[in-house]
Amino acid sequence: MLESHQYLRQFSIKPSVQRSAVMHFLLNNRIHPTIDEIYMALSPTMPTLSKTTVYNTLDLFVEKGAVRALAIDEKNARYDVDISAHGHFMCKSCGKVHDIFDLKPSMFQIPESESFRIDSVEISYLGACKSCKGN
Amino acid sequence: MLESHQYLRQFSIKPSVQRSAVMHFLLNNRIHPTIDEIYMALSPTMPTLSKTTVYNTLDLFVEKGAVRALAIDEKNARYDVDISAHGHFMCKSCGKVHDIFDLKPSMFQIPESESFRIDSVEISYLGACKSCKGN
DNA sequence: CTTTGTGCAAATTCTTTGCACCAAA
DNA sequence: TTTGGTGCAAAGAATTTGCACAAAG
Repeated sequence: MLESHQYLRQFSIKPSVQRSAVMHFLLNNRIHPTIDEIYMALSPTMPTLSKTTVYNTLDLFVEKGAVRALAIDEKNARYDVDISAHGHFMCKSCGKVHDIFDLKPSMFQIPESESFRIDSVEISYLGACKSCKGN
Repeated sequence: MLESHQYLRQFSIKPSVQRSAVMHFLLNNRIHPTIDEIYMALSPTMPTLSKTTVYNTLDLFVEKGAVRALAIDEKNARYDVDISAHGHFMCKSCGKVHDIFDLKPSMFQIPESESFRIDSVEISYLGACKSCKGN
């Protein structure tokens, strides 16, 4: 929990009990959780935690660059503490999201464009995971 | 409008007045529209059209492979009739989505994976477009 | 007729907002 | 104290569902 506290400071995020708890969860559960998954995981030990705070906290983390918001899941926003260049795979059957690390670095290069200023890239794969391969 | 009718048949989609109108709009407005944009564009000339039908129609088009659903915009689902391999750019300021055609074909290759069966790739870029470059 | 498609209204789900209270400096 | 953070309840927006009616074959 202390590490989370320190970790937040690296991104100039003022730690609070709630923020540290959310960051602690993200650092120790690399499952690209939704707001609801974070809330559900923390509320047993933090009964007064509100979902609004989880929303506020994640918005702040994204704004400060500590966390990346993923668009891969059309249903809910998902968050990733790993801000290094990598892709994601989502199983259309179970909805779980996994990291795809073995991609060529060139895939994360920003293409030249006269019309746009491109800030970030997201590489997403959809399909079925081993346990759901039927679908 | 007749072309849309024929176009649908290529994907074994039974044409109806509504389906042809939606496909006609998609073929002639390559703006990656949302459900609401499609509905708003068509309802003046088709006053009885319902948004439910637009949802049903797009679900069918996606299922039949005539249209691709984009996840780039976290707010709304967006649809693209161009099912060829290409990427997308969304301006975080105005929300418009543009095609990015000049990407290496290798970027659309499916990576090897023992854990997943990957069916599709989506390459998305975020940033600001020329007219919004302030942000 | 029989099946498939459409459209309305209500319900659900996810996210945002307004505001009062709490906590830290 | 003053500022920023939290949490509740309500509002808002996007999507889905249930069901009755219309259209097509």
